[in-house]
Amino acid sequence: MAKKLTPRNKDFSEWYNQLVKEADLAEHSPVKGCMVIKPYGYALWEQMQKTLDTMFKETGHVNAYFPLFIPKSFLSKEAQHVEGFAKECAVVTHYRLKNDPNGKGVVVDPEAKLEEELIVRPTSETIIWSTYKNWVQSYRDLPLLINQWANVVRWEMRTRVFLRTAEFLWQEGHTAHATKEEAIEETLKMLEVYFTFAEKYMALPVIKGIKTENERFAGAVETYCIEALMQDGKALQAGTSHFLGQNFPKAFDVKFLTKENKWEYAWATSWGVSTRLIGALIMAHSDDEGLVLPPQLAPYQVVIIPIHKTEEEYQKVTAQCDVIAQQLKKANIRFKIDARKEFTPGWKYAEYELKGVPLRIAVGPRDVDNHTVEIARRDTKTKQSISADNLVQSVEKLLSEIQENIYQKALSFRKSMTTRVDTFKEFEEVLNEKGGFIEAHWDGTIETELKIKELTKATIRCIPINNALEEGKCVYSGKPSKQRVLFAINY
RNA sequence: CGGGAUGUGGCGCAGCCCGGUAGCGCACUUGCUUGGGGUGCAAGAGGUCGUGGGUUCAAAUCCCGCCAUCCCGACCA
Repeated sequence: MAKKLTPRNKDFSEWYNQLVKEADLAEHSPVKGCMVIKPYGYALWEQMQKTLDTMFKETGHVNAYFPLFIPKSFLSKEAQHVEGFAKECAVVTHYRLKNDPNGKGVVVDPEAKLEEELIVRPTSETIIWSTYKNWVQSYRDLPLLINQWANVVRWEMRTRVFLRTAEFLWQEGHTAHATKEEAIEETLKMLEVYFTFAEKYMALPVIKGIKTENERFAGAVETYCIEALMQDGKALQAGTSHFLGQNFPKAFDVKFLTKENKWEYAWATSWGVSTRLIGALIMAHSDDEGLVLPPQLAPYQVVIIPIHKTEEEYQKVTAQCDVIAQQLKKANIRFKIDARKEFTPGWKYAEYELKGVPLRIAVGPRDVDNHTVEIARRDTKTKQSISADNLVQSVEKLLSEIQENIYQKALSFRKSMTTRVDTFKEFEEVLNEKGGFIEAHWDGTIETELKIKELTKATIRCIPINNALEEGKCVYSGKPSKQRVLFAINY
């Protein structure tokens, strides 16, 4: 154990930053707030993409691609939308450079000024709805169920790798429907997709809920979300699904003729998750030894390490590794053999623990003789010697146990970090001493929400759906309330 | 944009207080050794000390400006 991460309980931010770097996920770029996603980090994103993309297609969506640049005027067509995003837009004003007349590098050519400035998309509602205008004329053209995988830019004041970067990768779904009911159904359907993805694949327990007016997406009628809890007791918004009503269709004049031959505006939704999910994954499961990845998303589910001294042993052991590899390949298990002679087994163990590979199989001369392998779990850090017979079944069983174990661990953590409070004094105490989610009554006004935020920095993460109704009094104002909402300090 | 900190080989840092021309660990190259929990030894390569100015015989070190990054706030996914 040479390389030690700063322990989580000492400095969680420091631990997170070191882990991202040491596990080879990403590094800072020369441009402030931007990151280089390294191959291992990108492989993780690809696993997420692959899974989500399949889920989107199974729910009837198709992929398309819309441009990076948006004419400035588009952004201002929806009033709330522009207000929400105007402060963080990168703007393209020129299209050409030239040699500096003073001989120092290149300068922007003042003669190459754009007639209309272009915004680098912070999100694509405007460019997409301006396009949908041409695609929608009749009820027969609906619904439009389109997703795009893209990068977006939001010029944030303060950035943090994966959690909030100036440029990030995401998917954004943008759908158009003939009726309000159908659009709301779509919004909820995609919320459910995100919920399933978080719980089943990321092993991340999340709360489904509705955002308050204050936290709602700029331009949405209703914002649904999934909220997760990180190991430091802070909440993280993991995905959002918006019912946009007719705001964008009206702003971009997207109308269609109904069966009854009447003009009507389309109904809209949008929904997205981003590379922020990688941050969520890290902060939910990993430990002081390094990453802990859920088997469902790990780039490698298994790493095989041959152990040998002599050349003869090397041949014998790697031959056995190849046999195992064939079996794993046949069973569609993602694996890697690390037969590099330059590194010792101990070094490799530490390396793959840091990288969060769920299972490690070591094969040495003794194993070949005994027809066994040594198999070690990343989540519990336990190892055992098992028979080389039925190895695939053992691996599959262990992988699903790990998936379930880290989910349960995160779930019981969330339970232990969710507190019901009924007085504001308790509210402040819990927040200061424990953190986590706080279930409390709220009078439903934006004034109270803002006041609580000002006093405690906690915000309403969501109004949980499927939440039992319960008469009570607002924790701050004492006014009547019908249900508890979820407060937390968030990322 | 406010508060704090930091900029020194690829990475992490020491040196700065008390000026004398740069060192350590990791990584890298070569050879041997070792190999079931980050082997050990030896040799080697690699640095405009963020940047611009000032003080001085002499600046990584002292003074002033600028820039960048990170952390903590305000803003946000």
